[in-house]
Amino acid sequence: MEDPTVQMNKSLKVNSRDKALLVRTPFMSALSNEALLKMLNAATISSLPARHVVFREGTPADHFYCVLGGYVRLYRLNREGREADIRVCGPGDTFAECQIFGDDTYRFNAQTAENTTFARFDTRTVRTLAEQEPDIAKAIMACLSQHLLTTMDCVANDRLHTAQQRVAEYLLKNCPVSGGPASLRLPFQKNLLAGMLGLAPEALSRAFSSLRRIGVTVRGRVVQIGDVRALRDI
Amino acid sequence: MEDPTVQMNKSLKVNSRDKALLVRTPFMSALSNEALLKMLNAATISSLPARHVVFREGTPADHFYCVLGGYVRLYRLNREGREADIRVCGPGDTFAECQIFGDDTYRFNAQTAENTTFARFDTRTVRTLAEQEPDIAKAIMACLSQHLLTTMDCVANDRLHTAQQRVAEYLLKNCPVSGGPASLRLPFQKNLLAGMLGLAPEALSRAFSSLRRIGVTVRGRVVQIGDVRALRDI
DNA sequence: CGTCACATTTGATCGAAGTCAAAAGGCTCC
DNA sequence: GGAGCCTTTTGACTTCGATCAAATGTGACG
Repeated sequence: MEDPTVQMNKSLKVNSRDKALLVRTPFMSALSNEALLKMLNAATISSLPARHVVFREGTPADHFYCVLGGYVRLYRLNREGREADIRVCGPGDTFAECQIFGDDTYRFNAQTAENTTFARFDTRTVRTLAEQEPDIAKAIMACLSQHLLTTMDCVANDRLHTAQQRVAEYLLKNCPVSGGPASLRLPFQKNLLAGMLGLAPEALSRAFSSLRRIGVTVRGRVVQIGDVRALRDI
Repeated sequence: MEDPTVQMNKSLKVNSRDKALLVRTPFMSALSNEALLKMLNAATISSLPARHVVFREGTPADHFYCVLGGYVRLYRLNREGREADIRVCGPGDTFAECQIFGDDTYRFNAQTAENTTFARFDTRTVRTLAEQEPDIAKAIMACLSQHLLTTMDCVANDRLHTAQQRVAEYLLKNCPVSGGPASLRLPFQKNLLAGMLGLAPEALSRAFSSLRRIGVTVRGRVVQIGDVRALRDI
């Protein structure tokens, strides 16, 4: 007997809720009807519980993914087994699209950070579709461009900014307002945020506590900001 | 009167030597004849002396580039004006291709590291060509994928490895042999290498001198490696 | 409402790399 | 081949963030 909480729903047809999420992602939303249908046909919806491996570095890269709900960590290991996150993908993000026209093995590990639903596309099929449908090629290029830009941002951030500044920047990017007091709820554990920012969890904690000085208080996942403008001056 | 050593050769037609270089780049070499001609038509060759700005962050992104000779630094500034390199592009590398289907302003600065020749493509024109010619779209996707992968590598490296390990890795990647003694000549100043690896020049120098311990000696641009295998164990 | 497991914070210490200043080395151009 | 300029190295010091260990907090679940 299969345990349904652990088994991937491999054969599940795209249901209406997942489909609605999928067609609204940045990757799919610009497609023409025809292209959209072809892509939906190539998609499979799966769910995995927290901390499950999606794929491993070095294995054949036959699929790429689009997150519908939850979070996936992309990371690499060093020789001693320490992990470093390269990217964290949330709802609407695609990952491993760089394998469509790139390398034929995955270059990093992917693991769910929590219970996660995603669409899976066969690389080979989409490569063919991209050659037939300029719309699909365009969507892939836009997607790749976007990721390249955010990854370059990440390099620049790591090299230019301190832990405190990176946290402030994260808060600003996810802040509903642009001035005065604000409040936001982190969509995941601090553990994951630390990884995204390239920090040890302790360093994230210390960065938050050093931001108290300028009116940032943290209780659980809720962050209160006294004055958003003050954050910008860090 | 114009000073020919400083002036961009804006109107210069693609000459045969530059053309030969250009059609051999990874970006162009997979194109069909027809697609190649269209791209060559959209290209302009320019040269700039060392330390000249190619474009600045925040300005309209109307061109992307392909380096034919020399090196271009892509970098960003922090508030205090400190620079951090995001990528260094050498012969055959394209840069700012993420602007073809991405943002409409440059997200970083580009400056020549030495006297540099490159091809310049109008973004708008190439966007149109990519929609007509599946080959061109394919080349752009391959190029974007490749860059995304190397940029992700860069993030992982910065987060996982020490200065010493990054230098060792650079030497290994550029080493002609895979075991025993080897010798290589750096294609640019150590200054630039330091930036590529996300290090201050002093840190690069110290990393090299700590590698002496395992048989790496440096004289000017020439690096002698006692045993390549020993480098791999760092 | 209490308990337990796990996440987070705090403290102490260490090591890696940045910064500033000065010495040494390499390269270019006479 | 030498002068001078610029690059690189070395030294001293500082800072930031990693690590380890222990305390505290939080949330889920009974």
